[in-house]
Amino acid sequence: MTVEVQADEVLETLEEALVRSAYYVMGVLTRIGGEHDLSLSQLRVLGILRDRRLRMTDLAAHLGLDKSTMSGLVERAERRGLLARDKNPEDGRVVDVFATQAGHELMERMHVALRREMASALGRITPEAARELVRLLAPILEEAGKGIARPARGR
Amino acid sequence: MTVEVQADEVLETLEEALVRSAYYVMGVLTRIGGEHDLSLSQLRVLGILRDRRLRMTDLAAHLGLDKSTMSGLVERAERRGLLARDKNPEDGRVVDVFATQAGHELMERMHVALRREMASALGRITPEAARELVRLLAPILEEAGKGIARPARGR
DNA sequence: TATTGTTATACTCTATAACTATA
DNA sequence: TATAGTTATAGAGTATAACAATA
Repeated sequence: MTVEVQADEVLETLEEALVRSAYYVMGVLTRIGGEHDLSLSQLRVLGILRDRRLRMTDLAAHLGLDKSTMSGLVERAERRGLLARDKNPEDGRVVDVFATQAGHELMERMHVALRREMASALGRITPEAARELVRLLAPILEEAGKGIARPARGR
Repeated sequence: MTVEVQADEVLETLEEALVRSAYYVMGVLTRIGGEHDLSLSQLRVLGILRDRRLRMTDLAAHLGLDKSTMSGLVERAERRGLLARDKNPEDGRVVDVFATQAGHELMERMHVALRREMASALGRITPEAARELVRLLAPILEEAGKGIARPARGR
């Protein structure tokens, strides 16, 4: 009983630690994205398309957004020359999206900036602790990778 | 030399793990917030005001948002009866913001929902691992708590 | 003069509903 | 009929600039 209460408390603490670190990371991403006029969503789209080409629907599913939202996001990124659209040759309804050379280059710059920005926080961690953290975060990330997010109802 | 390269690689891996877990947590927060018509920003405002009362400027600083953005956020939450504004008696320019009873109750429901939603991910972690995770995340959270976020330039 | 907050404006982000084109 | 995507619409979230009130 006492053990369960303690276990509950430590989970509570962990939950708060994860939420706070998430806000921290999002803050960093928002800032470095903002320096290059990229919103969190645009940043994420570019990140997802770093190593693949996806149709609109799959992209929307990955982001947990409606396909109409996706159209706007891609449209604005395309206008800036970061993404491009191609009609899928096998299914006339499908539109494939992929990052352009400029998109890849911008993403690379974002990545470098992220490393730099997080250095002060991560620099204080020993390689052993980092390895341990990665190991302990694995089950959470596994859960994260499971269901592809779906858009929330209403507003 | 070899050791440094390895250290660099593990930091790279940790960075990716942190970013991915941040996206996961934000996804969960977005979903449970959305179920009660609360955006991430509204959720965060309510969370910050859970145990304190802040003036508009300080609230904006905590969130890393412009004060004009804050006005709109608070205005909408106030219209829903979740927050309230009071003129500060000591400085006529200042407006203090605080959560109403309804705001506190909604926040409590959000908290319960968050526990439930994250249970499947956190449930797979032993109490020992959870304690260790909290300990390892501490230096990052310390960094997070340092500078209060400021709004990004431009758009 | 400087600080605090609001308002006007212009975009981006978002979902819903209605639509077009393809299967 | 069903699926993929776009467009029209409405509203939230965001920053900049201009403003009013207070210090």
